[in-house]
Formats: sequence, structure tokens, C-alpha cells
Amino acid sequence: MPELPDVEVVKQYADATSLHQKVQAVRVGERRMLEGVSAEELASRLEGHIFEATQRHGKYLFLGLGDANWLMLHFGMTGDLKYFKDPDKKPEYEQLLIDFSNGYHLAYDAPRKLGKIGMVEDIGSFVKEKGLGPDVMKSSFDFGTFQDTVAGRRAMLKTTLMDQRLMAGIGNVYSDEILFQTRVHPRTQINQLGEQKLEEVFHTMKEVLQTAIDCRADPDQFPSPYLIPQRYEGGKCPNCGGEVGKLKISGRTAYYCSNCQRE
DNA sequence: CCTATAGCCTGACGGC
DNA sequence: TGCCGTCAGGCTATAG
Repeated sequence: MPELPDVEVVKQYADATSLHQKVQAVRVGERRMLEGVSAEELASRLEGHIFEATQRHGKYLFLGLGDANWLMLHFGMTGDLKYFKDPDKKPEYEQLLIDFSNGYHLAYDAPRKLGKIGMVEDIGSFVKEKGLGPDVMKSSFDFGTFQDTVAGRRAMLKTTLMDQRLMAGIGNVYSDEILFQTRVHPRTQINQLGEQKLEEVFHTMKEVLQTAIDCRADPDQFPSPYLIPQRYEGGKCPNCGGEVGKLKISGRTAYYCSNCQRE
């Protein structure tokens, strides 16, 4: 569940449950998920400290413990956070378990172990080292910036939107939604779009992501003209009622309506 | 610069 | 029911 809106919802969840909580003990599951830090160092940098702030950049979440000390979480394809009191309620695939001094626990659950856990001193430096582009929901990421970012590129629009080095936050599902709402065929290259269309794509991108956040990234709550609830083989296009189809684009499956999104 | 593929992991699902 | 192949909202490395 981890594109920008999903991670934003996890951030809000962390805010509501774990902010101002003191970390008492830490246990690490799969060590392979650790990035640039040992389990011992991770524990010592968390234990005894209080979560004071959270921040998100693209699909990355950071939980701050003061003094240039941030817990970095990336959720891969299946990661999530769970806050609970009863040990019986602990998730099945916890890779990191934090005990708070109030008796509650925060678990990082990751069935497929595709995410990352780390510690960073400075988020800006981390973003730079990773080569991540600006967060697409930041207000400073405006149309002019978007235009400059994609200028001279020939890749497909879908691939460009998903390129975390250019702009951070969009993944396979939400790129499909943006293409659907702007009626762009998944194979369309970005340099085939005129300035007006590009601007429409930009505004739709912002709007789709904000709407998803407002709906707590729950497809059941999405407005009815959204493709995502119908994003599977045999789904019905919410616009024309036709059947939703799929294509392979850069190794990912793109769902679209061949009637509404013409080449 | 751009695309396609494989690998990392494990669960869910469809076909037989 | 059980087995098998395929696929899944991520990222990275590699090859052409």
C-alpha cells in the first residue's frame, strides 16, 4: 500500500499514535531490511528518546527523535505500521517492534521484506544521496518546476511520473489514475503532449493525490469517476462502462480504458 | 537517455 | 484438496 497517499496516511497514523511517546525498547526482525545501520545502533539511537516529529518525502517516512536523529522507513510494496497494546494483536510479519513507556507498541509490518529501515541525520542530505526528486505534493513543486523537470525527455508519461529521481511519490496505481483522468493512453510519450495537456496532467496529478489522501487512501471512498476501484481485469470503466484492459509498460502492468484513452 | 528484464520476498489467486 | 504457475501499489542493477 505504499505510494505517496498511502504513506501520508501512515504518517497521520503515526502522528495520532506515536508522537510524544518515549521509546523504551526496540527489537529488529529481518536484518537485511536495515540500511546503513546495525540493529544495535538502531536500538541505541531510539531507546530513551521521544518521537517529536514526522516527515514524509515521496514514499519515505521519517520519525524524528530530536538532535538530528530520524528513523527512516520505506514500505516497499507491503509495509505498514500498527500501533497496539495487547501483544496478541501484533502483526504477523513485524520487522521492527518499538515498545513505548506507556505500554503500547508500534510495529513495522512487512510481509515481503521489500522495504527499508534506517537512521538518518538530515532528511535533505538523505534525499540528495538517494537522488530523489522533489516531493510532488510540495507546493513549491509547481507547474513551472514540473515543466522544467520533464523538458527534453522522451520517455512515456507514465514512466516519467513514476521516476523517483525526477519527482517523488507516484507509483504504478496512481500513475494509472492520472492517465485515466486526463484520457492519455499509457504508451504516450511525454514529448507528445502539448503545453496545455501537460498542465492538465500536472493539475490532475495534484488533485488525484490530494483526493486520495482525503479519502485516507481507501479506494472504497474514492469519488465514483475514479478508475482505481475498477483497476483490475474485467473492471468497468467508470466513464464509458467499457472493460478495463491492461498493458505492460516498463515492466509494470498499466490498467486503462482503451475506449477513453486513445493512442 | 530510454526500455526491458531479473532479483529481492511471500501470500493470494486461478487453472487443472 | 493439492500442486503449480503467475502476479502483486517497491527499488536496484544490468544489458541493449
